[in-house]
Amino acid sequence: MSTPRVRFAPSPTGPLHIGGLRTALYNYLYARKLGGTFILRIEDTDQKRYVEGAEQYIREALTWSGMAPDEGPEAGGDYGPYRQSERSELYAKYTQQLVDAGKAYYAFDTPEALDAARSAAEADGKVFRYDSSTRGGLDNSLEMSADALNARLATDEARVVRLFVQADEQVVFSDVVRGTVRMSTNELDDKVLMKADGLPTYHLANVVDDYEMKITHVIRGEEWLPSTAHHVLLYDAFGFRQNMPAFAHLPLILKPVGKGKLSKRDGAKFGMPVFPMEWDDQASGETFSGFRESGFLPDAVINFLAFLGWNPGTEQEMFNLEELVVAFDLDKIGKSGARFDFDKAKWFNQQYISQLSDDAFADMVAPSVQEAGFDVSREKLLALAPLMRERLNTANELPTTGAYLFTSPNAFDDKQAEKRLKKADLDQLAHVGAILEGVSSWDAEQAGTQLKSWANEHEVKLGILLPLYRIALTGGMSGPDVFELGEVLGKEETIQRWETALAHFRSLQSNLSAA
RNA sequence: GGCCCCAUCGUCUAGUGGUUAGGACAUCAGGUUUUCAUCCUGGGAACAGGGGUUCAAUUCCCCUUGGGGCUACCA
Repeated sequence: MSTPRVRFAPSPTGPLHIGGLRTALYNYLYARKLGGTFILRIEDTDQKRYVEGAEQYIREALTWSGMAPDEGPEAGGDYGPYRQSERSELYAKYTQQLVDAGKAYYAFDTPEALDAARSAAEADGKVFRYDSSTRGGLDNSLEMSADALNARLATDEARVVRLFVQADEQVVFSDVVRGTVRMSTNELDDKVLMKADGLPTYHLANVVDDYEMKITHVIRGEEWLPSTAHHVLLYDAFGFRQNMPAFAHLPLILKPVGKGKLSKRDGAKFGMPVFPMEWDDQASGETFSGFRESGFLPDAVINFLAFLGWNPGTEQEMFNLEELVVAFDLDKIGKSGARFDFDKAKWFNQQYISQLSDDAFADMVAPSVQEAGFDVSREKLLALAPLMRERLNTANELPTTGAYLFTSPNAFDDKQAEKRLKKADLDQLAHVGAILEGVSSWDAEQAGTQLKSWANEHEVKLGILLPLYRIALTGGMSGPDVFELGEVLGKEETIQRWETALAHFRSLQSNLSAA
């Protein structure tokens, strides 16, 4: 068997969403695993829905995730062009072939006429379908003389080409993840193959291109399962059945809570990104957040996505792209829809951030720190890496929950402070500044041992001193080890923060005793 | 409505005709020799319901229920 050729075939109607990225991923993994070819094909046959910049976005998203295609509009290849809008003659040729063979026909019904037919059927409690039961009464070439047809085709009257679906037949195909799927042709309509604008519909273009590009495996979302029957019929009509690719329909990604599949507005609704990268929607003026801008590492997003609908069958969960390639297997893909769990995505990200080198950590964190308005040196970011790398879910948290790393706290957690101040002797704690001042070589080790031994000598409870010291440095109760933090902050800054806090503590304590 | 697909902890899932039904996220409780978002240990938590088949069903079959998708001159 030859090596697989798989394609990711998005439509440039907007940003690639996370479900699409997962489809791309599974295609990519399958190709890589078997030494095959990963192809990007742009399905831009709908002029009305075409969105400027979407194709660019798709390519950038693939690059960001580490899945650059082997063939595609930009990568080139022997089976191009890779944009369907540039392959029109091909579709026209194949359509003609079908018409000549009597497997497709012209239809002149106007959209209004079809709408009317739909309303009429609805009023009757039925659903209109353009098929063997209705096509006889509609305006198509089926029972038209050659002369009459040619006369109409010679005008500029709008027409489409429809697939002629034979009644009372069974379409049977096998799907790698679902097994055998059967459908009666009585359920299938005479799908439009060629639209009035001269461009093909998805169904035609998809089948023609998969054949022409020698695609061996179609790995796509489950929303395509029902129309696969039409595609099989098309392969038959063309006589391509022996070359028909294998199908693998992926389970859909569902909303975190509630009903339905994940949609682009769920991002704002649930406070999480649904797109790999940020996207400004020109039409609506909305901005959709992206994983990249939210401080996620591509490896983490990929790892998370890989596990939404697939798992290796072992207990290992951490897989980078290369490891996924080795472990991936089409028949370990699940059948049921998977809810998008943002907590798990954050956990993966935290795991990956904790593995970053100091340099990579600084790189990752720099943009959000700068955006937050902090002017921080590279040296400081590098110094922060060992302290913070295991404590972040996303890079963006650093300047927000860790603002104290860059600037003195502008408020203190008074509640936590008061708990300690009830039993604190501030006159005694006033010596802390001098102790810190006396630390000759300023590092976590020295500052820590000297402060602790001073406390022990003077019977100052560490359970009181340390929390207050922490509050002085960070404003609250969380953060890295206080002495490590002090080291990064520097001696001067640390002492200054302590003195500022001490003054605040004094007023807190006097209020406390007054009350 | 019709058709297709699906159904194990709250979530992602492993798994088998006979198992203490396993792991991860989340959650809760402890611990890391008195600071900490990390880390460690532990707890609670699931086979949708009803019929079959079988010595035995979470596992195989059917039905019900529930969920998802499709039903456009969109993909």
